[in-house]
Amino acid sequence: MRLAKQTILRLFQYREFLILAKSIGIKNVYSDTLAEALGSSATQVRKDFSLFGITGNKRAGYQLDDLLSQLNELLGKNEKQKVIIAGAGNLAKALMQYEGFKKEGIEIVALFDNDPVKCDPQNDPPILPIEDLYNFVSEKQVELGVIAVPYYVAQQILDLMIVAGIKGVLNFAPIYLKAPKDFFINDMNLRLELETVAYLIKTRTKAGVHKESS
Amino acid sequence: MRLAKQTILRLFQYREFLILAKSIGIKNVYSDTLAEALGSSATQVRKDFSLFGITGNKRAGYQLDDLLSQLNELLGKNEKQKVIIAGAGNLAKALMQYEGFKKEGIEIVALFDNDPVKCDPQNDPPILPIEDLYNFVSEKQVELGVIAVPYYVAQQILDLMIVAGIKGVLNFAPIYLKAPKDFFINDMNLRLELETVAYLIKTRTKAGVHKESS
DNA sequence: GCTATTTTGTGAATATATTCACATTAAAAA
DNA sequence: TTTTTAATGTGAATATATTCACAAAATAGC
Repeated sequence: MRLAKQTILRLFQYREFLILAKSIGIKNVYSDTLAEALGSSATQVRKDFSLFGITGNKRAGYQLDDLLSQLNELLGKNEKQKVIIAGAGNLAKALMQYEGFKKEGIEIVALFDNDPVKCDPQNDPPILPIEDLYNFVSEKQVELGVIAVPYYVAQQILDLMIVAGIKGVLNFAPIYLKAPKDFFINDMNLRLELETVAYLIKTRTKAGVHKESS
Repeated sequence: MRLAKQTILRLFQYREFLILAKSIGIKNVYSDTLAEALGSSATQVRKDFSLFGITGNKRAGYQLDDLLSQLNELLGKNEKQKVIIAGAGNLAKALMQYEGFKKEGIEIVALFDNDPVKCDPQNDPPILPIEDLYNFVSEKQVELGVIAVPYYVAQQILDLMIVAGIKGVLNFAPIYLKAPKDFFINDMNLRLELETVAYLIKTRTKAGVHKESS
């Protein structure tokens, strides 16, 4: 279930940085370079690599192309991952425009919405009625979904996705969704994330830091 | 800096659930109820409460109103937290519509954008040019921001926010932002989060789980 | 009012993640 | 060549988070 999500997230961040670095002609990097770029620590970087068997060169650091291909092999760069989005509202639009969402291995193949006005099968990607979700997903073998519908329909949309063959989702509905144990849900509760920042600001500014376990 | 973000996030989730539960007439809950509702464990719930000095009643669980007011006191329900959003694109629109974003302690007081076409001071909340950010924030004493601008302007917007008096942000720009240590940044890299799900699906389905440290 | 039951609260144990410390190695300098 | 230097790679130590196990308390039943 949980399974080192943070570590994997960092590996993706390393790769992202390397792609950028490569594009401006950098040929080799150090654990220190990566740490600096991502606000992490050099040890953390090396430990992450060590954990996945990624190696560099002592004294000379990491040869960029080599490191990048090691990461690519690990993270599976080649195959494009198809994804559907349930809910064709502003969030879906935002995701479609999000920096680099389309390139880099992710392809939004369809949106689904139960509002006929929003549907448009001619659009690219097509915006289809929810009724089509099952057939579309099972035919096209899509395994990845995004839930961007109101919370009160989120569970039923998820259930539909599961039977259609989706294996994991990024969920923006602010609600706890039930799913089989081998189904992966990554919850993004944007309001809670913002409230958390608000809380931390408040408590920190009053010299605070919350009560520690005594 | 980091500071138990997850724990605080859970506390907010508890509160959210309690508000909902109260609205349908529930009078008391057990750690088990909360765990079930959020996909957590009863021990985790009680440990969280214990850490913050929140207490219930043995055998009878938690009296809902009482628990809610304890959480409110801790999380600071009363004061509305003002927030500004930099970038008036789809993401900002999505946030404005996000379930319950407006009620529950968060008030979006202004959006800022450098595209004159998007600006509209008459809108509620007003959409203002970036140039007005400093004055607006410092006058209105806003401490919380959201960064929803393209990554290549994110750092300069953040710098502007910092001098204007913002104390923490929710950052959607997929880039590592530099800020003073006492400034709180909560990074939401939506693409990486989605890629992480994609990765976990791929590795899990091939009976996988990534290589363990040997 | 006594007993059985259920639930809290928490120290101890475990699991997970991060950092430290340093041996090892490759390159650069002498 | 030999020495110095700057980097990796990783076991051990630490820190953090979660789960276990169970004593203590309150309620319900008898």
